Amino acid sequence: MWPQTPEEAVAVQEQLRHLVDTTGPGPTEPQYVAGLDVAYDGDELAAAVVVLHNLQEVDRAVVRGRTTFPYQPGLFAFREIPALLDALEQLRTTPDLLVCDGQGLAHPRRIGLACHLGVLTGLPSIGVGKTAFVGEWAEPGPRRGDASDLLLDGEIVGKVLRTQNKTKPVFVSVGHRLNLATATKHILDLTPHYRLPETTRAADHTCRQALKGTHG
DNA sequence: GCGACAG
DNA sequence: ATCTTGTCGC
Repeated sequence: MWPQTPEEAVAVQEQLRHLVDTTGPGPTEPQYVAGLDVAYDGDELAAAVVVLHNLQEVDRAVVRGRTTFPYQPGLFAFREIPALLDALEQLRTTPDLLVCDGQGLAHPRRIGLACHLGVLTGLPSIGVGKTAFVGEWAEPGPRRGDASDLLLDGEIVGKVLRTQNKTKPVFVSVGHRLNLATATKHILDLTPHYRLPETTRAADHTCRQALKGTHG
């Protein structure tokens, strides 16, 4: 069953938050890293999962659908997860790591999209947000690799990471089955040229194109 | 009470 | 998320 109201959704989060695993180091050298993203046109949507191996695409899945849940800060996952799970099921490859568009532990109840998707799939996951959602932080240094802690109620819930020299930092937080240090390392490995991970760029491009495919 | 608020 | 091309700068 899937929650139909904000109250039910929050109740689901309160249950799932206890299942999030942030202890182990996680995969040291993930071979198949998946990027996930969803594009919208009104209530039409296209969800894409693209799997990269050595930064090269080796598998992909795209599904079209309609929105079921409105966007609400804190409940973002309920809007995107159904379509993303559909797409994940269609992959012929099982990813070692999921890189999500949005936050993981950097969430009011410590269960952002990345945590939620990680728990539902059982796969290690990382959240990479383009903008902040919660927490306080100091401006990280100007160079690629510079980072500062993202604090929420005195807890480190993420890292504000500069992935390229002199560009806006991204907000990295653990999703599931790995720690923040490992997550940060992986995101740096996935950003050799641009501000956003190659996985995110590939998924974004893919779902955006799929949305136009059966439209304008 | 008021504002802020992933995508 | 989305509205939106060319353009300034390294």
